[in-house]
Amino acid sequence: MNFVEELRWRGLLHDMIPGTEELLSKEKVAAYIGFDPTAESLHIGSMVQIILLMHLQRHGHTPIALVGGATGMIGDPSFKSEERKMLSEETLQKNVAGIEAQLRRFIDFDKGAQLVNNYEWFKDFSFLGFMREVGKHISVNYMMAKDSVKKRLETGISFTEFSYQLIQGYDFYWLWKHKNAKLQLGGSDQWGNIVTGTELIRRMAGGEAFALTVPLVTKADGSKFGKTEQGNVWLDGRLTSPYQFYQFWLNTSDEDAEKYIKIFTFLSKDEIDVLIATHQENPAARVLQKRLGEEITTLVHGKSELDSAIAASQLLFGSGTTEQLAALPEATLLQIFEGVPHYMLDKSLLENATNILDLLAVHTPVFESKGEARKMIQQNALSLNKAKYSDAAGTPRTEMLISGKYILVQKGKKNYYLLQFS
RNA sequence: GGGGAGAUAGCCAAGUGGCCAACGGCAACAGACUGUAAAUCUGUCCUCUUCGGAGUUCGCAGGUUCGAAUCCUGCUCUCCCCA
Repeated sequence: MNFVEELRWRGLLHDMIPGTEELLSKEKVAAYIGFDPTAESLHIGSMVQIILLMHLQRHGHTPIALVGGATGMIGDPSFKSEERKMLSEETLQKNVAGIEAQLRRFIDFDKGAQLVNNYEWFKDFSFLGFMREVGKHISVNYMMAKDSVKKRLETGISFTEFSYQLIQGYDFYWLWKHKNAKLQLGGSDQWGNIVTGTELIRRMAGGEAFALTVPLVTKADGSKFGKTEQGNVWLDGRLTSPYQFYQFWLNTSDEDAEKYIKIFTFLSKDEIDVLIATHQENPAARVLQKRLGEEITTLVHGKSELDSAIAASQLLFGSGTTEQLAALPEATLLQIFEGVPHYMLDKSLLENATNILDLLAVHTPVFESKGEARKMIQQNALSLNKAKYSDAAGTPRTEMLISGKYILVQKGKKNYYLLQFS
């Protein structure tokens, strides 16, 4: 199975410039994808692009990952409804460094693959030089006709953002010329920018270049992929803990899971067919979600982080009991609850405590007020150390402490807090 | 410039002197059920509370009244029609 066929059955193919498939089947191609340094870490929306590069490498082609040190200074207006806030150069540098480090985890940059930053070729390119060398080849009429900027022509777009497609287009030209990159990959929203690049290559050098885009990952219920109530799901474990990351995938709907397992894992078609059939026989077992979560958490965070994420999940949601919790070594406990809010309290608070409400509402942010705490407890929403606690007038005791230090507080099903007394 | 309509809790929206912390819907949160799902049902949903209550709200500032989201005066803002 070749690269394009692979993408096709996985649902990873949105559009190609005619001739792209032929090119890829007759020679080994260098292809690039750009990553925007809008934050210090990539989030799972970028995972599709990363996986695309990995597939490319697996099929013997040469991936080039471009980090947009220069384009990040401009801001991509594609399908955005408003002008973007500019990032400071300092932030940008930090973001570029963070993203480069992450990309190295997924792509082996020793085997011909390359990591580039377009700031390299833009930093010494003068404004007048750019105007004369690049701008002259593309008409404003052509640029305005793009769907990606149409909306903005009504509401307003700065010259800076409008020129973005030329900058990105020049990237493609530069990589085509210096790195023999004949193909640019990207999300479907990048089609307009990519095609400006192929056009620029044709007009500046009479060369031929190609484009391949992947579809936007969507959710069956229409909400935006990659977001939770807590915000973006990041690849950086410090921003989204491996536990939260694993949970995100585990909570995928049945319908989406069938789609995502093809996109986000490297499992073979046969394996996936079996998994889907098994899942449909017994959806409650959630074999798809579990496998999806295992595969991608391993890819992003590694096997040992996955194991503790699974251990934490089982303890928190599954059969976890007070006894099991109490039996955990302290180090394991802390590891499992790494992603859970931690509060340090003075031990005397617990020794002198007369009222559970007072402890949780006044001394910790678990509850906003005593009234709220009382209502929640009356509704049976509070658990301490995995056991329901329903006595609003109860007194907390030092015997509750796990490892002599901790109390695990649970508000509702999913909100955990770890109180540490010392 | 002239005429008209409106501003109520996170959002939509009812209420036109006391029965109003304010109908109803959405969102949110919790419980039951379940698969850590969906759907459904139940509860909570201005703030605090010793659960008895207490305090602060209906664009803003005054006023009338025993009593105002509701009546009066002024101001601010939004929308519509005509020029």
